[in-house]
Amino acid sequence: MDKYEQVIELAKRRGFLWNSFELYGGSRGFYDYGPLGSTLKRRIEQIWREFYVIQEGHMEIECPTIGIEDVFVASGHVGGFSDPLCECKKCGEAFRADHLVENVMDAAGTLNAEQLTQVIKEKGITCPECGGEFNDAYEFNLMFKTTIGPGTGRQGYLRPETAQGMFVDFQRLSRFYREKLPFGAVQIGKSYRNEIAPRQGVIRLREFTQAECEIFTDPRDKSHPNFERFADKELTLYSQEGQEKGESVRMTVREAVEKGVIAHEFLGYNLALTNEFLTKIGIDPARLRFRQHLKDEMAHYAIDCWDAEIEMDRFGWVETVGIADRTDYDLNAHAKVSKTELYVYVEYDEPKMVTRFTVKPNMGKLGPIFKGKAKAVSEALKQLSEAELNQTEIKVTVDGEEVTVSSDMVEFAEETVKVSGEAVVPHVIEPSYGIDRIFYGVMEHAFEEAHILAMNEPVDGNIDGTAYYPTEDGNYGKTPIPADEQPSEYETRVVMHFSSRVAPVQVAVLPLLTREQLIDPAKKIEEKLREKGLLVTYDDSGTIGRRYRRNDEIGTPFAVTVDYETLQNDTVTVRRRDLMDQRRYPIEGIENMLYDLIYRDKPFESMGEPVKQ
RNA sequence: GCGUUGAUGGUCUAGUGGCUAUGACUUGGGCCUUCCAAGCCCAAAACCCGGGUUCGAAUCCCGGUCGGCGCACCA
Repeated sequence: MDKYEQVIELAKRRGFLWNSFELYGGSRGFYDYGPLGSTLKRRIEQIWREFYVIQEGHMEIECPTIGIEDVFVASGHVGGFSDPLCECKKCGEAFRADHLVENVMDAAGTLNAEQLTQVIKEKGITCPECGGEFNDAYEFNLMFKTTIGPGTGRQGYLRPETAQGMFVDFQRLSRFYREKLPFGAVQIGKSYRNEIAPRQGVIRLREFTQAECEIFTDPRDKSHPNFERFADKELTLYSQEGQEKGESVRMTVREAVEKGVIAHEFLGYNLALTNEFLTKIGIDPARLRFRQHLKDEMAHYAIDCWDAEIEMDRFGWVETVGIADRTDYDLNAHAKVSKTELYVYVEYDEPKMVTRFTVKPNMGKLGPIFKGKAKAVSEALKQLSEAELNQTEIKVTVDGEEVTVSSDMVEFAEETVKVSGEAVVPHVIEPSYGIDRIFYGVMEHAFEEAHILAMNEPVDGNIDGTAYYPTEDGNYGKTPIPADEQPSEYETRVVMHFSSRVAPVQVAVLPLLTREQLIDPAKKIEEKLREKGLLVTYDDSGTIGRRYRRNDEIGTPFAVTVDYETLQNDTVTVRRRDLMDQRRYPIEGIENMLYDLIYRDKPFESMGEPVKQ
């Protein structure tokens, strides 16, 4: 059993992840988040909001998950998100149909599947692998299609990314932020891609959760106002150059920007922010790196693009966040299709005097003569140079027809005007998170199968040669222990080392024994903790040891146990998951104490009295 | 989509053309028990779905679904 299997098995058994539609046999590419999974995911998303919405100030919006066709025509998904595929009848290999006919004709990319099939048949193109014949070509678009309204309705698509919503709302957002760059907006929600063959559990889904942030920046100034915050932060960078050598380097953000490894401050800042977020929710920094897209894999419009990759046991380095400078590509694309200019008017520090040549067609005269064509004629006139206009009879071409305009119908002059600013199409910096993959990364990095000494011995080591000790920040650390000191007899303890900020259960309240005298105070403590807003469970089934292990397995960081001493002096023990050590605290104020442990990074050792084992 | 391989309680698993389908763990109830999956009693719980062959199919055959792996795909 590899780690993936172990984690997925636990996830299924304990209510983190379930296959969707299991009752009916299931369907590939869909997963349910169970009670604990759902909570864990929400908590990850909530921390993401704290980062991007609260700290960075990029407000959250919510757009429909269904989009109308125009949106995806503009974004390129209707045309570009599908490929004509063609399969060999003999060996089953699938090929891009347009690539197959490329050598025998021009503009293969413009043909549809039907035309491609015909060309393949006519030219007798066979499988390059085995020489077999091809099936008919078919379009495979990765977007889910749907119909809006009754009857044939209007063509719609389930969104393949949340980003387009922010682009489509650009004008509204720009006004909301009082037209001052940079500004940003985020969206957390479901996106849909009809993957050909989804696999690898939650790594590739047909319905998945994205958290995307679009920051609209001034293309002329990509310095970051808050750059110093992360300038000296070291990141693991796997740059284009590094990938050639096959090695990543540790480098500060400042150094990387100065050396041109990272294109500019704005991207550098966002890489560091992503690093901060991922490590905060429990991704192991040693299994996290930033990989730069190679020149040929980068979208043609992007200036620079980095993926945050998380190392996973079975899948290797998995892309979980993409951080790209998408330039003005998306806004221009939507401007073109919607026929609406999308820009921000940026005022100069001081107005400039600009001399320019202006043409003013006299519509009062053009109208009666050219009627319906008048508009087109006037547009054509505006394109002419001074020399061309300086004729008694001006010739322009409209709809392929040459027309003559007399000089009294148009005025032109060079004039000097005051210009106080200019229209700027912002460049978009986009950090785009795949929440489901991150969720699995958190699960796997939290997972540990520790081997502990049998029977009542506290953990001192596990079989793969590590021992546990408390670190200064109140977590646990590992240190290698020599092979001859490792225990020979052990039992297995499965622990999810979730950060207490994301753990779906934060405190377990346990009466030592199933006795009424212990149950009553335990229930009262449970209620107190709930009022404080902590995620708490009460459990009195089975022996205390069994309950500790059950909670270890779902990653509950703290367990409060009511024992007989509680009845004498109103104190309880609090057990720390990672080290299985306990300290005794008064019941009075325990809710605040636990809150501080969970949310304020108070060290466990700083409170109460240790309990002798 | 192609090829390949698998599918038995919640989990892991034994098993065979034939009688009431193993076992462990888990779970629920109880007894006992003063802190790390202890013990005892009781209980609940499964042959992926649809066809076919057969007196009889969980087992053999075909198709489907789902999972693993390889190929292709992953703007």
